[in-house]
Amino acid sequence: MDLAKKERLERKGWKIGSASEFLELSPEESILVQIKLALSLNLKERRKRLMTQAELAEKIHSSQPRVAKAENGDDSVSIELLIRAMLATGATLKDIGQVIAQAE
Amino acid sequence: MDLAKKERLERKGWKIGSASEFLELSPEESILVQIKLALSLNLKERRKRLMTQAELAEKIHSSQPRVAKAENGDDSVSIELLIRAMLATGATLKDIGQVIAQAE
DNA sequence: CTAGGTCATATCAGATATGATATAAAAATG
DNA sequence: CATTTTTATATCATATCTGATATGACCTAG
Repeated sequence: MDLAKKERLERKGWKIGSASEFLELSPEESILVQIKLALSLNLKERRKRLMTQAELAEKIHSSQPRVAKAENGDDSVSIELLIRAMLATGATLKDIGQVIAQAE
Repeated sequence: MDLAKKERLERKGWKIGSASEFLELSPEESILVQIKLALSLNLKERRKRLMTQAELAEKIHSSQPRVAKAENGDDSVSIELLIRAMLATGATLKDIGQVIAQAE
């Protein structure tokens, strides 16, 4: 099960433990997931204000489905792709650094 | 040719253009390279104060050669691996965010 | 209701990143 | 020096990430 699915369950009331408990991640793995999640959420926010997933996909020479996965915290998406997408929405290094620094 | 090699050449006096000119990168690709480079340099600094490449490699379940590449900006190394390595040296999210924010 | 647009999910073949290993080069140590 | 430790480079099989495509789900407007 991936994070996106977990979130959907939680929204429907299936409250369960933290991501790290649930998925049995090591502390470092858990932090990586947090970073990806923070970037995902921020990307989605930024992108929605500016363009469709298909438009963003074209900008980064990717595909709409891949952007959808990026925005939904699918763990097949690398941090690199997330950052490329953020940059394509006009995010600065400062923006990206801040998102990571504050990924709780 | 990779960045590491380029740097070695430059140290020996083969001054050439900026990374983006030389490698003909798009602006976004160029920024990604800058991020990787900044993480690399910071990682090397941190690691050297604390342990050998082999020791760090063990911590992150990788190999000494891979850590060497991570520290030398080899472009086969993902941002994920760089961050995992940073975390293993005790870097915080704030540390990592700051490095990225200030990758010039 | 339905047509169009947008987003989510599934699958896949190809590309890239990976750890392992061997070994060379370099640096530190004595 | 010579030895040992550490770091760099080369090669490789495998795992993971990739974009593409097809299609389903979900809207909203007509």
